[in-house]
Amino acid sequence: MESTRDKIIRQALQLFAQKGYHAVSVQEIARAVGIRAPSLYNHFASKQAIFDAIIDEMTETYHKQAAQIGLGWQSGSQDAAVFASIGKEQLLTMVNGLFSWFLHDPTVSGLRRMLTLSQFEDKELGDLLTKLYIEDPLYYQEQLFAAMPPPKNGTGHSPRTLALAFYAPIYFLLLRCDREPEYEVEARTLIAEHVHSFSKTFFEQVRGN
Amino acid sequence: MESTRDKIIRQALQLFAQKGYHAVSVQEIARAVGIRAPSLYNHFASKQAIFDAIIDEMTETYHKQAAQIGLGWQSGSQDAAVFASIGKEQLLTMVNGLFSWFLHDPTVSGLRRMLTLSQFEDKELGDLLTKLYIEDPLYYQEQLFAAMPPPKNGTGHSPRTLALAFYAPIYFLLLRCDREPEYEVEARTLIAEHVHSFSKTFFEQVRGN
DNA sequence: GTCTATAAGAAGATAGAC
DNA sequence: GTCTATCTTCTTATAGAC
Repeated sequence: MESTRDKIIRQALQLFAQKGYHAVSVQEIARAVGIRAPSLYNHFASKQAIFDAIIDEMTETYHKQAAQIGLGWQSGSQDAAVFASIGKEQLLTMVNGLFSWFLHDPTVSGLRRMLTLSQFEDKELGDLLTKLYIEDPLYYQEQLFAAMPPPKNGTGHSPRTLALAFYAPIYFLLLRCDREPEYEVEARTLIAEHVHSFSKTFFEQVRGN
Repeated sequence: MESTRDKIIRQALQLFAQKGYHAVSVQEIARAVGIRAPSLYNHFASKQAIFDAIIDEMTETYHKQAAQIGLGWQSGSQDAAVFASIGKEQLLTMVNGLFSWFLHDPTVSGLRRMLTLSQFEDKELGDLLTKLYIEDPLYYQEQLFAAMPPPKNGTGHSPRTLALAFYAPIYFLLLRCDREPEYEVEARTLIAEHVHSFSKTFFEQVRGN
């Protein structure tokens, strides 16, 4: 059974992710959990301690999940062989899967929203947001592209530029879905077109078709 | 000379944009302006009224500035002729100019940050963020691409997909610069590569080079 | 581990003198 | 139009009974 502590973490995450730290009172968290405000202090020393625990635990959970999916954020070059021979359909399926995970998983989505709302107030949290959702994925994809044979048509796109061109539109659509859930349908269509277009433009050129 | 009212708007914008509505007290705004908290109420009925006035006035200012720059957000098709004959260097210069405006103009940047911090709490503000910084620019660029001759190599990229592929990486880098000002140097390099790469891949194909 | 009672302070906002 | 003084409510947090 879920411990009270975990229930606090879960409910507070949801509240912080929607309204931001300062707009949420400890009473509100307590009510969502089903206890009185003072009882929270049997589990956490302060409101800030709840926030910090969420950041720490959700970051850890995020990394665990990423590892389980098979995303070695740090070692994209090892996966390059897989990608070099991947088909367009498989690529789209994979992107759609990752998009769902980013958008709908309570941990990944909640953490991203919390960090988004705190990014300008606390530089550390802003840096964490950049690392988890920008730098790590971008670096991973950069390594994938770097490990592929150079394009044969002489356009000479750098791996980082390719990674940016591939990932940015997907992340862009994700951010819109974050605040407009009903947009997901349209986003899925655009992702499919984007992956198709990118694949055709760069992948097939790389392989010399 | 700047009126007290305008000074309140200006200082409150800066505070709200950095810490969010709930983290800023009226006393804090008053101190930044150089008056006592109760004096604020001679200019605005409530703290919320200050926030609302900022949103309204900054949105108006943003639109005025956009019109002045020559961005008819609503009528991109008229500008298509200009873009059809634009050079790569001119395009990059224009993108860099718009990037600077988005990133450094107190109105445009402050409004974007305020909306970012309120996007999940208030759906109207989230929608405004989407409209001003996502939908309008995207639609403008979509019209530009739509008014161009169709690609001759049969890739058949839709105008919306092209607009997404062009704009998303730029916006993506902008968001990172928002929380990491020192990243701007790197961002400028990547923008140049992106525009170069995009231009080469799509523009020159479109014109049959 | 949860409760009630309560402290101690900060918040948004108003009244009225100047 | 700004000030001091004040009100009311809400906030985080603690004390101590059960």
